[in-house]
Amino acid sequence: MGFLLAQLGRAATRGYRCALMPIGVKPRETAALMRLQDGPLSQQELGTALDMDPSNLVALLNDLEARGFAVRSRDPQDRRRHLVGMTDQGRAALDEVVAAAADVDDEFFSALTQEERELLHELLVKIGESTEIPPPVEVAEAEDGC
Amino acid sequence: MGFLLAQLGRAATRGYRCALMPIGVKPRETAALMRLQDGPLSQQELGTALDMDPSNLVALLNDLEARGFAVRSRDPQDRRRHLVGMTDQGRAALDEVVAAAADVDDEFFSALTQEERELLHELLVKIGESTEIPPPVEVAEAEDGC
DNA sequence: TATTGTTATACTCTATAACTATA
DNA sequence: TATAGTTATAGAGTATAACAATA
Repeated sequence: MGFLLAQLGRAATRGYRCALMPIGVKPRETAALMRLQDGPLSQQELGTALDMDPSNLVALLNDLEARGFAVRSRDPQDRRRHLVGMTDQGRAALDEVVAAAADVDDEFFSALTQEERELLHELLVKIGESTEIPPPVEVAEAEDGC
Repeated sequence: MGFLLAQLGRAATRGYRCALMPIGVKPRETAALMRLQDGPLSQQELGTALDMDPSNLVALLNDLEARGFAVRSRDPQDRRRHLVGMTDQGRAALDEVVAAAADVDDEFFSALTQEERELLHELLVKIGESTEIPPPVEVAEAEDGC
């Protein structure tokens, strides 16, 4: 079943990329901004929340910061950390972007009723929680590496 | 919601890659073999079934064919077409691979009950059908490009 | 010594256009 | 002319290791 999940996920991402291109924001950047909505995160936290390696997050944040959508500031508590927050400009962009993404979702999940969509959402969140993906502040040790 | 779908899809793929590596088969190759189970397909058909561009399918099939898991043969009806079928060796490999993939699924969806998994599967299939992904023999014209 | 962010690099995936052979 | 497969290539995404600054 994971194959189906992956395939649909790719298709959804393609839809996002298509719809977000005119706005000039990538799907991943959108996901990052959405994560930052609820307050600043360290890059580690953001990385685990987005399920991407911190090293790969650097370029993405450089881009967001260059365009004035996000800001990095050193955490006074632990000067190793960068607290990533979003700017007002970022918030404004996010509004626009979220609207476009909602349209994509609307078409992508058009085969499902509203109830089914909510149900699907619940199921996905449940999986995400079990694989410690969505909850931002929570670090898991993989140990497996693989 | 598509972002969540995409993220979980990536995580699932990573799990597959991890579990399939020792067997020497990639997630996409596994998906391809599964598609070929029910009979030969043209590369176009296989491409749409896997939601990947036919041009990118070439290398994948070269690999499968080199290892004796699949065979390409010209369609006598239309000599432009390659009918892609799987060999007995491919079938044997698939058995092994499917078992490993099932283990991955089992862990990945461990947060869901059996009922919930079936429900999720139904919902995903429904989405897939609406975006003309899963049904192998069915071509859609995008027109959008994008 | 361990952790955060960074850099660099290699590898895979994806997208696109152009080519060939057949129709 | 249009289609199936192929080739080549550029771009995006991903994984890994090593490094500097800080703890």
